[in-house]
Amino acid sequence: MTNPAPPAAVRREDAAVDARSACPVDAVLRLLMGPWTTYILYVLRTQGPRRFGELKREVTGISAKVLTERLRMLEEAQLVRRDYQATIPPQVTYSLAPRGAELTPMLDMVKDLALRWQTEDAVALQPARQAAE
Amino acid sequence: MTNPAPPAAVRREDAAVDARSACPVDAVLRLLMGPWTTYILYVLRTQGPRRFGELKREVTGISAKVLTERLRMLEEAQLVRRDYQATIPPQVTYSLAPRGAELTPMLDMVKDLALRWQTEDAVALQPARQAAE
DNA sequence: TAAAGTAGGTACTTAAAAGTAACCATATAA
DNA sequence: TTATATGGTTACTTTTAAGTACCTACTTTA
Repeated sequence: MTNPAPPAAVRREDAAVDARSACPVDAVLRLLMGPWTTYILYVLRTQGPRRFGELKREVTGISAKVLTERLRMLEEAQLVRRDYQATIPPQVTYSLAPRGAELTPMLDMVKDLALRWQTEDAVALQPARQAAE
Repeated sequence: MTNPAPPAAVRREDAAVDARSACPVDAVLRLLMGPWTTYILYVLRTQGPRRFGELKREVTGISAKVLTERLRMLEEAQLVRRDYQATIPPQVTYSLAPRGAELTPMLDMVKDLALRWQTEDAVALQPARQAAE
C-alpha cells in the first residue's frame, strides 16, 4: 500500500499509520510508482549512463521538472548515481547505481508475468480462429 | 512509467503515448500502485478469503469507497475473485485469483530486497557500535 | 421503535501530483 | 547580436486521486 495524505481521521490512529508506512515492500514499490520512473530506469538499464538532456530526449514527453524530481528521488534511494562535472556548460551524467541494478531480476519477473498474461488474454479472445478453420 | 493525463503537447505524439501505455511492465505495476492495493492483496494472501466488511476492518483506515474501487480494479485485472451470494443481507467474499497468487514470488522478491536494503542502511549508520567497544 | 450490520453508491471537498512557462549563468556558434 | 545548449529552479495552473459524509434496502437484535 502507499501512504497518501494521512487524513485527520487516520492521523489519530498512529498504529495504523505506522503499519502502512513501515511496510518495506511499500517503501520500494513507492519508488517505482509515479509516471516515468520505471521508464527512466529502463533507459539507464538498457542504454547505459546518460546525461540529463539525453534522458529528457529519450523519455519522450517528460518535463524537465518531473525528470529532475524523479532523478533526485532515485538518487536519494541510491538507485541512480549522479556525476556532476563543473565544466561550462556543466556536464551531469546519470547512471544506474548498484541498487538500481539489483532491481533488474524483479523487473524482469514483472515483465515475464505481464507478457504471459497478455498472451493468455489474446488467446482467450481468439476462439474465432479455431471456429473459422 | 505510468501514464498521467496526456498533456496536449504529448497527445499529438501518438508514438510516444503508445510507447508508454503499451509497456506491459507498466501495466502490471500500475495495478499495484496507489494506496492500499498491496495491503489488500497482502491480507487476502496471508489471511485467506475475506468479506467486504472484514477487509475494511483489517485494512485499517481505508474508506469503503476506495476499498470498493480497488477491489473492482483488482477484479478486472483478474487478481482477485468476487463471490456474490444474494442472501439477505448479501454476502460478498473476496479471494485471491490465480493471477493474484502468481504475484507472490515477485512480491517476495521485493520484500527481500527491501529488508536487505533496510539492514544495510542500518549497519551503515551504526559505526558507533564498533567505536564504542 | 430504533439501532446496527450487510455491501456498497453518490456527491462534494480537499490535497497531492503533474503540467506549463519563464528564468538563471555561461559559453559557443551563426 | 541573437540564438542555442547546458542543467536545472521557481511560480503558477490544472488534473487526478483520495477523503468525508450521507444515502440505499433489507433483516435481525435490543
